Amino acid sequence: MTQTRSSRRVPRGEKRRDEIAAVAERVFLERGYSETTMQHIADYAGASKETLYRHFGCKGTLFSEVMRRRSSEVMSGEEDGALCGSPPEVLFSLALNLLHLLTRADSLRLYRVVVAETPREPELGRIFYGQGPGRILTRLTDYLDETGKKGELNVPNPSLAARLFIGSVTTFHQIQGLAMQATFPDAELQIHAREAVALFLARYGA
Amino acid sequence: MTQTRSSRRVPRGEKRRDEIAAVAERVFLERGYSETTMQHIADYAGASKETLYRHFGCKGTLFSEVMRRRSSEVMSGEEDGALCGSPPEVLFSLALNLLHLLTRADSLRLYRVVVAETPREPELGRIFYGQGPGRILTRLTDYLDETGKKGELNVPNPSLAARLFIGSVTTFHQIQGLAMQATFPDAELQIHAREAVALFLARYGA
DNA sequence: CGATAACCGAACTCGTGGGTACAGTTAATA
DNA sequence: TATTAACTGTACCCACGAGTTCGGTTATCG
Repeated sequence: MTQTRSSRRVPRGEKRRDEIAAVAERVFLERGYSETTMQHIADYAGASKETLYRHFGCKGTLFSEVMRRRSSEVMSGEEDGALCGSPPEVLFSLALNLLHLLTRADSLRLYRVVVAETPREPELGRIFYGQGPGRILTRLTDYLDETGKKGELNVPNPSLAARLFIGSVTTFHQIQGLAMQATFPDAELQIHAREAVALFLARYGA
Repeated sequence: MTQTRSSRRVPRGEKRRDEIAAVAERVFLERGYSETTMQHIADYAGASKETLYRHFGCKGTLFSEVMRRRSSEVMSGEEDGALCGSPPEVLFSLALNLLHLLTRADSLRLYRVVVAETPREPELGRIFYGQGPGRILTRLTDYLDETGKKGELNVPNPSLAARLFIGSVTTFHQIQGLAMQATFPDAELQIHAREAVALFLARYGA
């Protein structure tokens, strides 16, 4: 009857490390870097501070590792297959996926933390950009380039066109999510996506 | 010879208050809320902590007041006259002004702080949005609406069109500024602005 | 000139959080 | 089942920052 804690087998080694990292990710995303204490993470994970420090050395390292990994998975799941299909279909589906992705609460939280902590941790910003916006930009640029060469679109400057499209899709919902904690009904996202595609095709359609 | 300090007449009352607020604004923008200490502000202002607390009560109040005022002046100077002129001119000039505004270091700093501190201070986000992006959106929407009625443009949904335009102009430069500390030559901003206008007019031109 | 209220500097309290130490417990492995 | 390394919990150290206090200085106003 010495079962003080919640009768749970506590794993060792890498498994424990991963559990703690997962908890730390959640807490950092919810409260930001400086509002998160190591004790808080330890409590949530049912761990002791000593274990945190044995695995990660210090708070900054834990934060970096965890946010870095998360930044590398911004797009996980969504939008992984290569862009293919007719331009209207591809663009609409990309637009809708983007809107869904970046109005999700945890995406906004990640963006918030990255923006806030990049001055203290410049590499974090670069990783996030490369894995998130940068990757999408590259893929869309490639798609526009190829499609242009096939004559299905008329896009003199694919990279510029891609930036304009992605911007037109995402900006306002993101700003409103960040600054006003706004949420959006799916119908509105669909209308927005549809019109963004129409705008794009009005100039770059073949 | 008791002239320890830098032989400067230190004003009293409101003037001193304003000096301190100005210093606090700079420091908060540079270091964020939690990385800024009251002592640091006091040192920069050549003031004592007691004076800070007499004028502002506590750190949170000082931060709120100073960031709130700053948020209300996001657009000061730029873009204050009513939008008027032919659509291509108005749109191009708006686009260029926006790009200049939000690639400026202090604009990025303000945005960064607002995004970071909005969870702790929701009103800050609302004020910023209302005085910054929201105001621009409203003004452009009104302009598009009027111009549409005059038959110079064909804009069924002015608010949506305005969001698409502003987004296409701003997004990527802002993200790159925030996450990569990138800077941009003026020529690039001009090209971007020009193409954003062309894109818009391809769909909404009369 | 005074008088006085605002100011400064410095020393203080107090809570908190990063990080460490240690004694007891438990999962893993042979 | 015996051994051991990894774990937990607690108590601890130390630095630092918010906010206060106070004696001395100085701008301001009559």
